[in-house]
Amino acid sequence: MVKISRKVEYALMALQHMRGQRSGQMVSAKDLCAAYQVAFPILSKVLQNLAAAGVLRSAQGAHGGYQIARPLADVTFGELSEAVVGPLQFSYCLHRDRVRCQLAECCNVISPVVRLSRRIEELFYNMSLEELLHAEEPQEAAIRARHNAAAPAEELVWK
Amino acid sequence: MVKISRKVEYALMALQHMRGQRSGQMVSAKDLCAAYQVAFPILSKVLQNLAAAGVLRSAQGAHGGYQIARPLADVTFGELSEAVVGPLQFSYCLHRDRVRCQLAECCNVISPVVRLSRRIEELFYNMSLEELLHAEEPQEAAIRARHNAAAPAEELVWK
DNA sequence: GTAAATGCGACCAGAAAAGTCGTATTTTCA
DNA sequence: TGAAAATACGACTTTTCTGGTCGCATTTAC
Repeated sequence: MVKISRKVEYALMALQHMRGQRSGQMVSAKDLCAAYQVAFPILSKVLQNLAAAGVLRSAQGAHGGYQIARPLADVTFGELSEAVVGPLQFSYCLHRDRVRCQLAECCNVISPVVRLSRRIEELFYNMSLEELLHAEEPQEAAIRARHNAAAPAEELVWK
Repeated sequence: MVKISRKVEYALMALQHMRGQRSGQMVSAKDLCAAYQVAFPILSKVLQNLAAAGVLRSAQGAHGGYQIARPLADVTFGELSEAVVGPLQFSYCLHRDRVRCQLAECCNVISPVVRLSRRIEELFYNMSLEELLHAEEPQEAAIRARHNAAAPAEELVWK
């Protein structure tokens, strides 16, 4: 199953939030946690990863925090994903360091797997965060409304 | 990290193999296991999944086995993936049954996540298996040769 | 009726992801 | 200069998921 890591969702959430700030405004991890109900240490780590990748700029100390470092139109989803969950690694037999895979002599799928990986890579590295986070369209607003109103808090199930 | 499931690789391997058979020829799971060094029960399950999805046709009993049921040009990678590892489910907050996600009231990323999911879905459901498995191009042949000759069996590391 | 094949469900183990904890460092400001 | 507020970072634990195993039932050819 191909699943978007929860960390990636957190990263998108944080960036979506900061996109709405007036420029120059720092946002602290603590504020984000309070706003979005995410545990501090995990969000913190995600933000640090984004800062290390140059997507965010960070400032330590009182009144510190994070802000967007470059235009989101110049940052691809691939970069974000790489920053937050490590290098894309689609297949067991495409490791960077080329450890030989189990199937070595009999493998007949390396080419298709490479082809597939390229396609996904292309998609990820051609999709800018701006494109992904831009103002939502009407039918998306409806989806979000439905999502946000889904159930009373007592029934909250996270599975 | 986005990773292609090993089961999907096995499925591609099996289909690549059957593609080379003369039409009407049945291939047994046992034969495939012998040819590609995959454990019988797991490959067996993958083949059953493909049969259930109508990608393969199966025949029980002696001289039974599997064969390709429809032209691979008509089968998408999305279908294969769905058959073998279950429905695409990119995000925690997009469950089919709409269990409310943790972030309900404060979620600000459902739209971007939906957008992203759509993009991946599109890619998967627009890529036919024929396209993926067709005869390899020269530079791919080189990659495969390198792959297959990578290391002596003693050093085999699978990690 | 036996051997060779698929069909199917329950179970186990190991790896990866998610989350937690603790501490160091930096910076502002009173 | 000290306290408070923030990031930085690494080690650890827990949970979830995937891959893999086992066992047995069913079907079919000969």
